[in-house]
Amino acid sequence: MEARSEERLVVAASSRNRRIRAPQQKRSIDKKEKIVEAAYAVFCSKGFYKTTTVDIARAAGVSIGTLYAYFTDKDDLFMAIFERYMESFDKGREKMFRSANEEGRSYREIVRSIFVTLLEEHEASKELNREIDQLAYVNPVIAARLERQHAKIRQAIADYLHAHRDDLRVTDVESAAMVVWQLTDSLVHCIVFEAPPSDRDRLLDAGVDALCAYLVK
Amino acid sequence: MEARSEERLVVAASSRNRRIRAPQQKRSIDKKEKIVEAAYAVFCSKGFYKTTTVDIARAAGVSIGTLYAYFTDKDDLFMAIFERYMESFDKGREKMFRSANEEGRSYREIVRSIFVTLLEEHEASKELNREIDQLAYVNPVIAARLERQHAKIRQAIADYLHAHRDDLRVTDVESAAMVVWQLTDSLVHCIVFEAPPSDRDRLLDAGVDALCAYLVK
Amino acid sequence: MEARSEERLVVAASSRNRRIRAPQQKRSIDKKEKIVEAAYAVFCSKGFYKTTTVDIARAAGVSIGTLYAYFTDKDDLFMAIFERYMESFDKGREKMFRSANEEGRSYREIVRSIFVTLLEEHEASKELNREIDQLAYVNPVIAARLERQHAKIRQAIADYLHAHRDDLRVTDVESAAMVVWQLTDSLVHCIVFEAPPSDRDRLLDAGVDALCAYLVK
Amino acid sequence: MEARSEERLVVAASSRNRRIRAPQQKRSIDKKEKIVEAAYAVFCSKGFYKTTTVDIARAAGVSIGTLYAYFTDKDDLFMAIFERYMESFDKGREKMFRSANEEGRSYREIVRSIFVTLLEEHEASKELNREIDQLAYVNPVIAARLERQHAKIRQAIADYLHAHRDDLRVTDVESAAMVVWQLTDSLVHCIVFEAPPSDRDRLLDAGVDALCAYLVK
DNA sequence: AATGAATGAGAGTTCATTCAT
DNA sequence: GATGAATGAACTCTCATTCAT
Repeated sequence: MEARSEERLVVAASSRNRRIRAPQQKRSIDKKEKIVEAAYAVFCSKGFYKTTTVDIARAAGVSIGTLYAYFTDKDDLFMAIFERYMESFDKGREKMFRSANEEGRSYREIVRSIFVTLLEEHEASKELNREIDQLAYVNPVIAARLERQHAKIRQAIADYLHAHRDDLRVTDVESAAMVVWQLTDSLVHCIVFEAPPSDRDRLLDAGVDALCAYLVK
Repeated sequence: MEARSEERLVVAASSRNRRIRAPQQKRSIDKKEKIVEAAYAVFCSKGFYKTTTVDIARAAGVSIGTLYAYFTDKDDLFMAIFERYMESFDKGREKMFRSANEEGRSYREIVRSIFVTLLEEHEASKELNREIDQLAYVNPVIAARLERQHAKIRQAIADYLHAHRDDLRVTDVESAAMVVWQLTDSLVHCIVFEAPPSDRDRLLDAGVDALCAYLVK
Repeated sequence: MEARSEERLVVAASSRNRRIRAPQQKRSIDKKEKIVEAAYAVFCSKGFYKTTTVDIARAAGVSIGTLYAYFTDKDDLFMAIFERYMESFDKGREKMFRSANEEGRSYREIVRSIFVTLLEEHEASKELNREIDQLAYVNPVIAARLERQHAKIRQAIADYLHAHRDDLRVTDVESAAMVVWQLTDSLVHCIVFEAPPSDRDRLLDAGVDALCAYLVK
Repeated sequence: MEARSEERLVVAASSRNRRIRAPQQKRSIDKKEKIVEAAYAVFCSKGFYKTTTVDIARAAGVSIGTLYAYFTDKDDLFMAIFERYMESFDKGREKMFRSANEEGRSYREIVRSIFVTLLEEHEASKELNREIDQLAYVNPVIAARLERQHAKIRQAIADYLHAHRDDLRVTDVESAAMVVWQLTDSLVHCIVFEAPPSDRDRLLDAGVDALCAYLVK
């Protein structure tokens, strides 16, 4: 007697029916972009759950109808932002490791430049991180993508450590890679979010010190 | 990049989470009853799609919250009405055939009493029929239940015709059963819905005439 | 028909300031035609409420803008189809009765040919019927037009019965006409929609038997 | 925290006319305790926003009515948990530093024991951390309390480093304290949440190595 | 004339909170 | 004190219709 979802009178077909606008022309692309940007801002400032789709539409200066023309739903919109964030992160990471492998730089310089790169990266996406962390908890797709990301980073660090193992003190490169990454990431995080700007350079120095002391012979 | 339903951030779990009130005490039963009754009335007068859940709640004198405490969704509510209708119909059918098999009644009397029973039945649920017919079209559960119902009726008629085959003219009892049922049902329908009350008895007589002429030797 | 304005259908386009195109040139006529055809197909396959205007435009291969250039609204479009259906039905009916009055055909042949004609008619517009029935319920214009249609049919049958009253058993021709029409219509309906194709001929025979037994002396 | 009123948390119960029960008798204390425990569990497993107050009441085996007798609202309930978590954390911290100051332990032993203590701490409240982090973002009270907590930890570490500055390499004790804390915390976090259990000890070793290399002369 | 992006009212549904029993 | 049925504001999403291009 109880209607389970399979038997619904109003079949879910309608949701398959809706076409999502695939923006081809410049104006459309701008609009989708505008929505993503607004969503980004609002998600960051209020968090996923406290953000309403109407909030986003309003912030983007479009109607909710338009929002739903470009995105299937709130999740889809968040995933678009997440995906974009991941991609920019991927690029940043690659750039970082490329520059780390350039000749003639001292370990100290390399470590420092990595810190600085990450700082900039973080500065740009501050709040989104927390949101993503949080949602990863509830959403396996996000969790998986995030884990892949982290694995790549750790791998790249491990590779680097392995390649330079003659100069370095560490033996268990995988664990060392984890330590390096965690220290870097968390320190950057705290510099960006918590520390007063005046402490910035001192913290940076301390981080560089710690890593060099740990790694370099 | 496009979030399909599997990957939704807001997992459908919430819908499994909601508990539907199973009314045990008298007051609750009354309330559920009140909602069903109101829903019945509104569905009948406006049709399924034009009826809003708020309409129903208002008609029942409860809040939508209460409505959704007793029914998972609009469909569920309709199905409850449908089920109840089907059951009352089942009972009516059984009564009808029981009385048809009583001794000492002429075929004419029997046919007439069947018409009258159905008329009363229909009178009570008029509009719901159309709605059900319509939704059956889109909802397989309804369609199946309806077909089962019709099959039973046809079977019962066929059995009757077979048992009295010596008195009757028909040979293909199955097809005859269909003809009998269709004629009865549609005529009843038209008496209830279309014909002016003044024509009622004449139409009834004509229907009885037709069936007797067709069936009885 | 639409939630926001029940009076819409009655108010008609004139009260709005949008101009509805009255197609004069061939290309325009074709376009309007194409839309009607597509709408017919989609309404039939999904039902009125589950059909969106965009669905129709897509099926017709035109933009919704164009659709709304030819029709004031969704209702208007449905009414166009309904009107066309009614007209084709009118023609069918006339043809039917013309052929019924041809010389030298047995009653049995006539009755049978009526069944067959109706069967073909129905086969062609299956689903639309249900839709119309349903909407008639909520839309007085449709209801009235439908009733006029039925009245004409009953009248034509009654006339025929009256003209041949010497050969026939029936006295109350009006009621008999109703019985004839209801039986024919409902049986055709059930042959088209419910019965397995294998039963078709048997059902047809049974229907013809029933009518002949009822009518012919 | 709740969409309708961001100021809610600050305004507090006093501004409402509902009386919040201050449990004095044992049975009441048990009941409040039971609710807090259940809330803790449910918040951890579903996150704040996806947890409903009814979920909590159900999990606690009390009615929502009772829940609202002890807590002004959902936020209040979360704050109770948060507060308790902070307190247990405070205690843990104190214990940790007390044991760090015991005589006759090598730095390595001390660092290791700190890691282990934190690990246990975290293990016990895994998910709550994320939730708190997240909510801190939107809720200034939480943010402030958290910051105070962190400040204390950093201060304690800094004090320790200062007291042992003759044995240690670091000069900027404040920054060093931050580095120590961040590395410890994030590594613990990752051991608890992300790393496969098999890597646990290796990661721990690496962390201890890093800190010793950084700190100890 | 034709297009289709944009609109926004309105539908279904959830859940924090209240209050009669 | 305790209960849990009842409330309704607020949320997500749809679709008939318009109008700038």
